[in-house]
Amino acid sequence: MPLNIGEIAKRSGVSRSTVSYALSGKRPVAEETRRRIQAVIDELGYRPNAMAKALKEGRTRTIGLVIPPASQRLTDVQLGFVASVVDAAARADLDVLLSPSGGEHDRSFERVVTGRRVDGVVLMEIRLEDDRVTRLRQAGLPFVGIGHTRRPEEMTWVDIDYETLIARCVHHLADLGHRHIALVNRSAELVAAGYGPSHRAQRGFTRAVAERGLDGVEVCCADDAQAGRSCTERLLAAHPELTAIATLNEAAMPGMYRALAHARLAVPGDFSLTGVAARRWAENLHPPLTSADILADELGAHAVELLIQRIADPAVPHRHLLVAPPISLRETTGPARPRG
Amino acid sequence: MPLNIGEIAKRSGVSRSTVSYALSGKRPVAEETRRRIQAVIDELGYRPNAMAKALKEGRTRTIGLVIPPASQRLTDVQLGFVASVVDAAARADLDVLLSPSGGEHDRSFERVVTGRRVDGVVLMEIRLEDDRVTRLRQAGLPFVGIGHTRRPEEMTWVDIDYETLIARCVHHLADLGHRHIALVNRSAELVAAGYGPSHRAQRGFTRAVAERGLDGVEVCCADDAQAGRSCTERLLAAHPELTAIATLNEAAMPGMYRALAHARLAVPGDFSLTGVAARRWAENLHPPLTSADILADELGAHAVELLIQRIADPAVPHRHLLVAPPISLRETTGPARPRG
DNA sequence: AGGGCGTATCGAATCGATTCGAGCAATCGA
DNA sequence: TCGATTGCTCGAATCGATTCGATACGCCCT
Repeated sequence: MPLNIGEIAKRSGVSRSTVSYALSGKRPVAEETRRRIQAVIDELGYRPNAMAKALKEGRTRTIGLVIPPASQRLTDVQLGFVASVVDAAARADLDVLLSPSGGEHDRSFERVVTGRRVDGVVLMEIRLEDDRVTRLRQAGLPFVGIGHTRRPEEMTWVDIDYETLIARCVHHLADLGHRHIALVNRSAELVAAGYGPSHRAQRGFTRAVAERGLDGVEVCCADDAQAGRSCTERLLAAHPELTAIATLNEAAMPGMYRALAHARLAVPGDFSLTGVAARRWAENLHPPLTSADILADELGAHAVELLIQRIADPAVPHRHLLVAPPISLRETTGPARPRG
Repeated sequence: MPLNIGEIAKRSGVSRSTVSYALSGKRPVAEETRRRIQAVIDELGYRPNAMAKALKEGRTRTIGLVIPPASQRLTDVQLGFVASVVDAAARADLDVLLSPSGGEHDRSFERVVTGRRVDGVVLMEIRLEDDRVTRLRQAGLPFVGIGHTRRPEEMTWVDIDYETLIARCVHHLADLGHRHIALVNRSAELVAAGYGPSHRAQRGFTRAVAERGLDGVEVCCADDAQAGRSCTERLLAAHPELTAIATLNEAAMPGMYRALAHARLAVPGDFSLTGVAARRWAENLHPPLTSADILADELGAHAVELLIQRIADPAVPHRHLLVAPPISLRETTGPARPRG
């Protein structure tokens, strides 16, 4: 005896449609009938099959969340996005289907996009040229990016204004008297692949350095502590005049701390460090990092909101949200002092 | 013109069933026919509707992953579990539906469990008495726990042997000559709610302390750096003879570092610190934490493997996996030296 | 020539819901 | 009293796939 709507109908002595209407309330059902049906449902613990419902209604009440491949560890900012998207979706009674997708021919991504398993998609870690955006547009699936491509107007997105943020970091350091500043970017692969935040950080850095007439060097660094350490050590050796670093590479930061400690450079006494990071994370470093705090919660919730709008009406014009939070002063930046 | 199997059939001049067989290969289809169908499919970019398929086949090729509510930040160990479950599922061509679920009447959890949206569930953060386990059993949905209840034999699970691990930490400290050791547990709420790892850590601590004739104190501490700091400060003040801490509270650890630094206690010179943590995380602390490294990757992959088996055959006997990795010596434990 | 067999294909039923049009009483207004 | 309206319920079609049984055809063997 399968536990479906027909079984409930039979046991309540009504037709299937009446059960459906009793449950959805889309047509009036006599109070007496409704009670009888409800009693049977409660007794058997019946719940409608979500697949059948989705098939008939043409929507799944599920959104896809495309994250970087799980194999590579997510940064705290990325985790913040995931958490806030999941949270916002739950508040809207939407389920979240996770798709870790990196390469081109990604089975998980294809399943999500082409199988009509989701009503819409939130896309993370977008490249300047991103095939996934093209695929989603082809498939006619509503989507919102956390990040955007080279042609921002062609899609709906929310993003962080890394250009402004890194520029702010440089100005902050310049205000403290630093003249020789390095930008530690993310991995060379990402930069080569046209990762937006890296490119925008470059622009912001170059611009601010020029505006203040500073000496700026830029290096790429893989996204882990090990790389952060060796990268910083090379940087210190090659540029003895350097007194400060700005970075958007969260993952490398612990390694940078260690390289500085190992070189007997006190932070912020001898050397200043600042960057773009998640607040919780910046606060928990030791000493706490002066940084432009990324409001992942806000951004993720906004992405879901925009997605819900697009799902409701795919014809709505594209909207964008670019945020640039101010720098929170903590304990890693101080007045410039030439290195001995 | 809807893009469904009927449309493909019409355009290739065959019946719907033939298209289905051409796609699945479950019955022979003439090579010529197959090519004609494939050509139409390629031209239109047709992909079968996953909902319809799931409805007919009675399985969704999706597993549910029940995580702690997204609002509370996940620890690195928990994140490791999530990442490895997602990763293992992707390798098995399964999708993952995320359900952040905390309280009793949780809509997201109920949807996942009763809607037949998933073939099985991986359950994280299990309490000694856990209603969700009861619900899943009632619903007859295959599930695997990362963690287990008071009656371990009643379900399939993988877990970390916190009892042995904390005992190992104590023995390690005792070997180094420490006589006065504290256990920093997780939050008082969790302990009160019957959170398994906390209870087992207690047991391991009590046992090891007794075996080595040590002086041991145990405190609870909320899962964040702020609490870790104040908790450690209170501990140091109340127990001047203390020379080492063992903990399973990852989140509090940065605060503990800071409290020790603030008290001018060098680690490991003046004070030793050890615990249970994710490897990546322990390595990135400064100095790197001597810890029993939790192999989240392995455990998550195992959970998925066990779940796949249970889905294939729900009658298979319950299996369990309890792991206790060895302590990795890093730079936070050293010989005991009485505090000045 | 005809019975038997294997291959390729078709039509219809099915999964579990929703929804539209219709039917049947009972009530209302004229 | 007759027709219209209202309230409730039913049956059938539908969403988009899979799958079972039946059928049509060609071929070989006797």
